[in-house]
Amino acid sequence: MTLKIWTTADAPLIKKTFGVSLKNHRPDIPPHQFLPLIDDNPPPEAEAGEIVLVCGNKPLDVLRRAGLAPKNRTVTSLREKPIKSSHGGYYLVTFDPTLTSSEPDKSEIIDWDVRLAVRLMRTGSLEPEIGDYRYVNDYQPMIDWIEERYAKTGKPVDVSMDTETMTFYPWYPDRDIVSISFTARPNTAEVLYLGPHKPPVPFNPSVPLFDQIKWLLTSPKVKLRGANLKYDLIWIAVKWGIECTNFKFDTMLVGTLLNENRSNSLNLHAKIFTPIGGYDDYLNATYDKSAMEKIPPEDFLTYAGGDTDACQQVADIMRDELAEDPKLATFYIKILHPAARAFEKIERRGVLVDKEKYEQLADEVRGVIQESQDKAMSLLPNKMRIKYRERIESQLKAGKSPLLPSILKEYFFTPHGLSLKPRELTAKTGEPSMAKSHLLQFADVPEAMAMVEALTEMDTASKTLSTFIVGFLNHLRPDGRLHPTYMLFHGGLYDEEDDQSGTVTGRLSAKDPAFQILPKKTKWAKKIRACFPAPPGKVVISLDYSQGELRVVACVANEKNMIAAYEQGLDLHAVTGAQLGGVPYDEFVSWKETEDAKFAKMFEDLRQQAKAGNFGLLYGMGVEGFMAYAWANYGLKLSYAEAEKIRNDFFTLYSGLTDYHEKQREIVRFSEMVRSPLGRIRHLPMIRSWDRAIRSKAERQAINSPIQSCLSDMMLWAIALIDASYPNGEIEVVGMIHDALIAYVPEQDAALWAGRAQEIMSNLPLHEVGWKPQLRFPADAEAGLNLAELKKLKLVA
DNA sequence: TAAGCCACGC
DNA sequence: GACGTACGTGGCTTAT
Repeated sequence: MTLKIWTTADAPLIKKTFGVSLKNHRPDIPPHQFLPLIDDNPPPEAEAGEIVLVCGNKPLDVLRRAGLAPKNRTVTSLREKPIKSSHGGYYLVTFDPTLTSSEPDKSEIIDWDVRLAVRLMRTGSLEPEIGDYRYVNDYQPMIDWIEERYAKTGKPVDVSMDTETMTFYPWYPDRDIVSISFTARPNTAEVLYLGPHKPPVPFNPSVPLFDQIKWLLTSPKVKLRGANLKYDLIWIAVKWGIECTNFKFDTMLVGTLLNENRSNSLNLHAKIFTPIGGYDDYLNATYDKSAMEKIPPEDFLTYAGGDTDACQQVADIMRDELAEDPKLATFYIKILHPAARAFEKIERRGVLVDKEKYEQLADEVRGVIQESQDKAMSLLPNKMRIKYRERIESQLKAGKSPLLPSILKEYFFTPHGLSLKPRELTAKTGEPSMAKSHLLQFADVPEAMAMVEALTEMDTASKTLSTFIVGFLNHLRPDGRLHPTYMLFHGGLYDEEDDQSGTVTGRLSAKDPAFQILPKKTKWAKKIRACFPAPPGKVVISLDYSQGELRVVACVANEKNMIAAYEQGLDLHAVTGAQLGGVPYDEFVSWKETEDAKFAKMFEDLRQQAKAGNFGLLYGMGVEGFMAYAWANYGLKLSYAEAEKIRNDFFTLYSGLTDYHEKQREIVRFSEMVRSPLGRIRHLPMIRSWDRAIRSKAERQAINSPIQSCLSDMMLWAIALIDASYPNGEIEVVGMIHDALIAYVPEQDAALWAGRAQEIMSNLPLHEVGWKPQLRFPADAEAGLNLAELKKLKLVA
């Protein structure tokens, strides 16, 4: 029995592509050999018991010429379909490993195909090897087995847990947990069915199921595992009131740490790591997983049991893989896992909403939309109004804006309207851009300006209404709170077909609703934020790392001037701002205090511009990119020479950054990855792309990622520590926005509690993950009765 | 239904 | 010669 991998790949690429997938087979690495492709040779024979894995079009062509594979079929369509050889074995088709340098996501597919080939070789079938899954009405036998094992080994026993639920949100009283499954022994699962169908095994009233489940979720003899267990533990806490204390390992979190680029999901992990991969394909294809209660128990068992069996096997492999990278393992244990536990509580807590105020605001916004819409319509030439009469009417009938982009495009850019010559085209379609930043470039044309003003008014109001009022209120739960889901991993949230969620950089994302993008600076920001009050007796506090990314970069790059500036308490944005203004630092800063409002405004404007420039230049933006950026974001028209001077001055002033940039480029070119000071890895396989632009992008990512993720992870760590330090909820964290947290604290001692939180943020035990930064990381605090009225808070140390 | 564009956050 | 912040979520329109 041999797996013959037939490929044009060279030795290093073979090792990279097939090394891990072959190694991860349990219990042993399958016998295999690599066959090079030699011109004009006939295809290798697949003898009985052998599989030839045909890697890509080149070997596939040989197979086609030999009449063994159909002519007009792609690799994609031939995958997963064994071709019988006349000698008794099989050919299986997969992608060329060379593809992975331009399409890294192909490597998981190749992994899966290798797994299928080994499965076919060992079992003679492509079907997954489903374990022994049973419906139970009593977990005592499992508990006894765990006790026995614990007594024998003295070590906590790995147990995987999973639930299936009615819809995705537990905040409604009529929605319940449909099943709970546990796997303690490999290839088994014990499923307790609680759904509306007839119980597959009758309930026994004398069995203390609640106590048994509680034991499994709290006993120190158990090390609990799961796949995105935050989700299940929230349901269990909300519905059953059980607080899990022994959760130690999450395959989604660890899977993301090991490879943030792949679409992490239990389905994929099972496919590339275990023999049961594909156990859930039938159910996924047949049923709607948001309505688990509707699935009949006979179809349900393989899925519910397979989940924990797969999780158990996947976790075994991931644990070993994680252990090979002690820095990553430390990062997981100290930071990411505790943070996930903290976010369990944050999501349960939710964010309080003033619904009445929200509804008043909705009316106000609707009024403004109507006004500005009428204004814009009046500016549209009669001819166009007549031409588009039907479309306009149907839009109005549907309650939508009649000023469709296609109509407006015609108005601005054709002789039917203003005949303006577009200055920006869209990336994919090459059409004139309808972005406000583009339209504003025609400010010198009065008609254009009048229309743009009306449209801007209308669009910002519409955006406010659709996204931040109606959109947010769609997620308002019966307790009067929003409960956004925070993504701490990258992958599909609910199943393989899901849209991707979470980030590849390690930043968080929030969804349902996207609480992190609540407007802060727009026209409507204050009024929206006023709808987010503190609960009675509490105030809202916001704490954010003061110039956090700049401080991180100063430390990581060991940039002496930056460090010195911070040590002297200088404002670094002002340092750069002084440069933009062409004045000495002291004079520039004095503008801020001057009574002349003009100078005060110049100070603020320049400092804002400097802030923008700081970030752009910091992360590898070139001269022209900086010009475009300054123009797009700040209306700052720089000549090439001016932009170049600012850039040069910036890097002369902070010469350590140049070295840091170069170092990151070298690291990523050599190792295809970079690591943040806290241990998190960003894999950048695209650095091997043949396309210079793509390689440059990977280089900039190598520069940016460690900084951005470091600060974000510091915030995560701080939240985890705050949660652990104040388990009684004196500081109720309710949200995180990248480098800031939002919390409710008792009104009485707001400054005291904010001070405690600030202290934790500024005194993270960074040395525990092996980082000793040269600077401290102070945090700014604000407090108020709602999110609109946050005022700077002087902290009580 | 998918893709493109746009706008919001840091 | 082209192309040069990074990362997201989500609503709307248009093309298929």
